[in-house]
Amino acid sequence: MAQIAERAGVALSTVSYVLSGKRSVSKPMRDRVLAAVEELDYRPHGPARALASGATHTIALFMPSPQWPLVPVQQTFVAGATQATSARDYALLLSTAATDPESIVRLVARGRADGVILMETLRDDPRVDRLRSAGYPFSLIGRTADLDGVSYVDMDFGGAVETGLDHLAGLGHTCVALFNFPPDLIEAGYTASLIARDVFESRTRELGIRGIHVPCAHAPRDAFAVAAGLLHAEPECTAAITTGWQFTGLLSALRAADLHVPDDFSVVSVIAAQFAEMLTPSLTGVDWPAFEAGRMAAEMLIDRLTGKEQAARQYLTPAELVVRESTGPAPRTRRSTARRRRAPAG
Amino acid sequence: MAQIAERAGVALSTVSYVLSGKRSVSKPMRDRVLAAVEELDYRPHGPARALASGATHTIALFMPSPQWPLVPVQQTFVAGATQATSARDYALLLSTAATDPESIVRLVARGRADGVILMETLRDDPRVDRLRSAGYPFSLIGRTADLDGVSYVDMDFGGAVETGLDHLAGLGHTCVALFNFPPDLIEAGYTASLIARDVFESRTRELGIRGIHVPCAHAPRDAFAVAAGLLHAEPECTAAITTGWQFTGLLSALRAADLHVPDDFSVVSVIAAQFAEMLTPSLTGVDWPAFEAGRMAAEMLIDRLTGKEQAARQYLTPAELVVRESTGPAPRTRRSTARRRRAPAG
DNA sequence: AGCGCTTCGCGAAGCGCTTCGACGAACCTA
DNA sequence: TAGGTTCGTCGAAGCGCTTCGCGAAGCGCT
Repeated sequence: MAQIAERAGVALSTVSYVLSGKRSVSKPMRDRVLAAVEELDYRPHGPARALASGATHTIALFMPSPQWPLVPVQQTFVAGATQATSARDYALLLSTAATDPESIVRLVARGRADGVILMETLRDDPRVDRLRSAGYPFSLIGRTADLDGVSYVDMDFGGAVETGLDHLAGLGHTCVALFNFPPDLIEAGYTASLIARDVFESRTRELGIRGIHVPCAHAPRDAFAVAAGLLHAEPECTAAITTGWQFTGLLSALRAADLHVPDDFSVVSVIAAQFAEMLTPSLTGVDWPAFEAGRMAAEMLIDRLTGKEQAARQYLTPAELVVRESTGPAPRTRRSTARRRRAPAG
Repeated sequence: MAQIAERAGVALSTVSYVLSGKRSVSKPMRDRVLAAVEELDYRPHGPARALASGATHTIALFMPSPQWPLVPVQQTFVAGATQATSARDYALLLSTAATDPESIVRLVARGRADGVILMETLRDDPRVDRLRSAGYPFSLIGRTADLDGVSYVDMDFGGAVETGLDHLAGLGHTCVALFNFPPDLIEAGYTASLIARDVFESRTRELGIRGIHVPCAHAPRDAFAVAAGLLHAEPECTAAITTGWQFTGLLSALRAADLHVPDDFSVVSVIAAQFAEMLTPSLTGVDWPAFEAGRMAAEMLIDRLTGKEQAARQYLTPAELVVRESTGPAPRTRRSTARRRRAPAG
């Protein structure tokens, strides 16, 4: 920068003002500076800029450490956030999730990021409280109980469960299971899981059907065990809703029990449309546009940082059920004995 | 930091040396400093440190902009890299891919990162040349032609295609298609796609079977069109290998043509085991442990940066074929007319 | 001509840290 | 006891940028 000033014959500060545009500079001077910048292939030094100005032009995203390395929704948030961040000429700092609020605050306090995106939000989330009390900007993928002044984007899990139940009840199912998020998340107070559970319980009551609440890990092996147990213990259960990827284990368990989807058992899932369409049979369900959600969370935060938007922005993805091949009329009674449709594989 | 020095009654520089450990400090002094650090809840300022020392303790990862927002492999690299980076107390900066080498170099030149991880590597990759000439540390997920001094981790796509072909030939298939990466990637010189193509051509020749090379996008809709075209044009083709997620479209097309897997058509894929097992029928294929790959790429780079490892480390994931339900003996002749197994859905 | 006003350029003081060289004190060796 | 080491500590000079405040010049107005 000093070189540029020298070459252009201006003061160091003038170069800075040309580059930042924070004060007006006369055209001839500006042109000389810009020419020098070009010739010397100058690149501003990020840390120096951050040190002097106090803003890093960077946001941080905390990713829950993957129990099952392939929960695609969360990874898709990241992809969406990355795209939005790059598009706005910001940088995205990615960390594995710290449940500890301090380590999140520390990241901003250390001047590594201007704001934070949180995911896997709890109903009463200490991280949110801490960020709020520290006055650090943040946005959420998910929700807390107290949403005052909080920017967030979330799936309407309540609506999803509701439309799913209505659809199944309409098909005549009278006993439906909810494969909710894993037990540890529910216990921790993960908002989506609590909403799903509450709505599930109230809606089944309203519809006058039986609801079985089944907390269940996403990993196929775990989900298989849970599902197999359920199918054995609850012969009248003829349908299930899954809040996420628990359907993999469920489908395996159904296959193992030689139950056919949708003739013997119906499945509704909250899952990205791309995956729902990929399976055989394709899954009836509510689309969770995670890429968009990640994008929006990043944009909300950056808008706030740049002062473009003062107020909190809140967005709930509407729950629209797409009926595909995995749901059908309730069977008279679920077959519990094996009835072969085809020679068993392998 | 000045406050700490004052409180502990030592010089500013002494505080720095206590914190960095780069010079020895007597125990009483050190204790006083550490106590002050604790009391004042001091947190070093990243950018200031980076400015003074020249190292940011950060690595950057360039993620190809997702054509189809849900190519899970690439997202899984990111997850793996994130975990390894956090575990080593480094930060991960995520950007959407710049094909332009300059913008990559700029990121390091601007002092935002100490090193770079590249993915979607081309056989002659200008980004690699540029990074090498600039002397910036990097590691690759993928390979270039010239691997001298380059740290990388990659899947053995050649071996995968080979074992896949051998398996299919052993089952009696005499005409096999390769659903390779999309045409634009092949044209750009994406290494994996070139290796897959070359090995496919030479191995089919050696086995004395017919090979049909089909470049194909991952997006289900595109892949469907390509697959449907192939099935129509090539009635003797009874099996296919896909290098990635093209199988989604392929399976749809097979279903649409009422061809049964594996009775009428066999499918082999390179895909994470978790997904392969999830489908009906489960997919025979070679596992691509992308999480591990991302982890390793990050570790290689960080080891290099910290001086732990001077030499380049290179790792090729071995191609081991797992036979599942999607491959079977070649049919006498592929049925081209619809033969119903079940009432058509919808 | 003189007034206040805005516009534009300059110098200098940091931002919070690292690191070099210097200096005193304590420790050896002869 | 003098000379040479080593150890522990300090002060100060940056790292590359932003930004404040000052002053010089130019403007329209009375």
